[in-house]
Amino acid sequence: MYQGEFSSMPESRPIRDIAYDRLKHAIITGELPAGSRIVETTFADQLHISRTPLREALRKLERDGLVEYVLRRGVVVRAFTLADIEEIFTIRNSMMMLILPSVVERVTKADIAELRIILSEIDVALAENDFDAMAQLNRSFHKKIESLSDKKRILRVIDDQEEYITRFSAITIASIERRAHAHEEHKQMADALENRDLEGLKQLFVNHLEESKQTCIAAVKNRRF
Amino acid sequence: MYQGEFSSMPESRPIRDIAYDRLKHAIITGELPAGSRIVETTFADQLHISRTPLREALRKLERDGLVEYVLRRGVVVRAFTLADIEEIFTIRNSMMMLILPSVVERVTKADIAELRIILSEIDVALAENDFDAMAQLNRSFHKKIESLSDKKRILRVIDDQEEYITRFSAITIASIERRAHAHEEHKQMADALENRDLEGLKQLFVNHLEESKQTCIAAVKNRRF
DNA sequence: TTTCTGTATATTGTATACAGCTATACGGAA
DNA sequence: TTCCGTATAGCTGTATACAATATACAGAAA
Repeated sequence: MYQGEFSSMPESRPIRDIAYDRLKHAIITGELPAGSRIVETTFADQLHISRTPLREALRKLERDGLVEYVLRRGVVVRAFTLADIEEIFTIRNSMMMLILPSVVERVTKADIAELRIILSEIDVALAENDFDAMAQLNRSFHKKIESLSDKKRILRVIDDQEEYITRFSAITIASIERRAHAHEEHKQMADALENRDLEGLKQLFVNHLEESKQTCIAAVKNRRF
Repeated sequence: MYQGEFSSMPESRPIRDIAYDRLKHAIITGELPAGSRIVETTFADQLHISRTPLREALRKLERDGLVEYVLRRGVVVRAFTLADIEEIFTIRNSMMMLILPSVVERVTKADIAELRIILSEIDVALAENDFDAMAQLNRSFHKKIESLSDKKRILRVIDDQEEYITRFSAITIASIERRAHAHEEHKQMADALENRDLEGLKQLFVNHLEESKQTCIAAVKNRRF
């Protein structure tokens, strides 16, 4: 069997999962914009795989809510509205409030050190105006904090929702004031975490997510994506 | 193509979705208990379909978190722990608090009437000790209230989580005190909704879900499922 | 011109074929 | 008997073939 550019390792993941990741990434980054039709044969050829694993990947994306299936017409990338963004941030905020107690309880000195390293890397990215790096580092920062919780199901909910807004992270960062301010907030979060200051951390997250949301909404309204 | 007992209608849903619903139902009801291995050929034969649509159904269940995939070994029905139940109820409670304002705002007299009809049907089921009917009616009652909200994504989160605990609903109801008390709480909910008493409704839900959770946990601890 | 309709084409839905991996059973040696 | 290696059966992963349906388009009729 020809696996194209994939997997020299024999125990690699199934092709369907590779296809799934690729498509998901393409959707999240906006490479496949909302409304794009995903024609099976076209994409299968493009990825040098057969339709079978591609279709299985599509079924997963369907359950993720990233694509929409129409009977006998295949799948198209789903659009989403301002109301969606509102809800996504509402859910995320609510879930963060639920996991923060466990985060504060479980955080270690090593974790704080890791966070500070990420922060210093963001300093560099900021100085170099490297938006992509910044977006990724910001995401790492949040992921790291979230990972300190042991509430797996809640984390999954956060993750599921986050997928939808990741495509805006670059835009959110494009605003000069926003990116400097966000960085400041991140530093305060690290401090609050170090002091195990639950209430302070909660407040920081509420503000942080609210500002993120507003920037997102502004971006979507201006259709800058 | 032979579609077995399915679909006399030509424009019916794809077989994969029918298979998906069947498997999901089997998992939720406990017909397929946690740990069951789902062998593709066996189940495909059983449903009189080929492996292709069955596999697509399995991919959906995989994303739902209802089954677990092991490389080259197929899927098994996932077990879940007390910690899962804790989180599921925590998430559900949190999400309910988020949608209740919109529910109170949007409820109509017709909706209240519908709820009262369901309540009267529960009265009957209670008198007849019909647990299955009670479980289904309780679910309808909650679904009806939830459906009054326009927060689609939040509803989706509730729905996703609920799938996991539906299998316990029959057990939760088996307790005499619990089922009478739950019914009483449902009536109070209808009243609070009619009066658009948001705070009262919130409190009722917090209590209701907490008691449900405790009953669930007790059931799981005793392995009565 | 517009609308209808038939046919060709594109695309999805499903089944089957086949390759490769895994686990198990079996037989022989220590 | 126990351990180990090999054969074998069972199952998954992927590709391909075939069937059914939707869409596009051309040509005829109004």
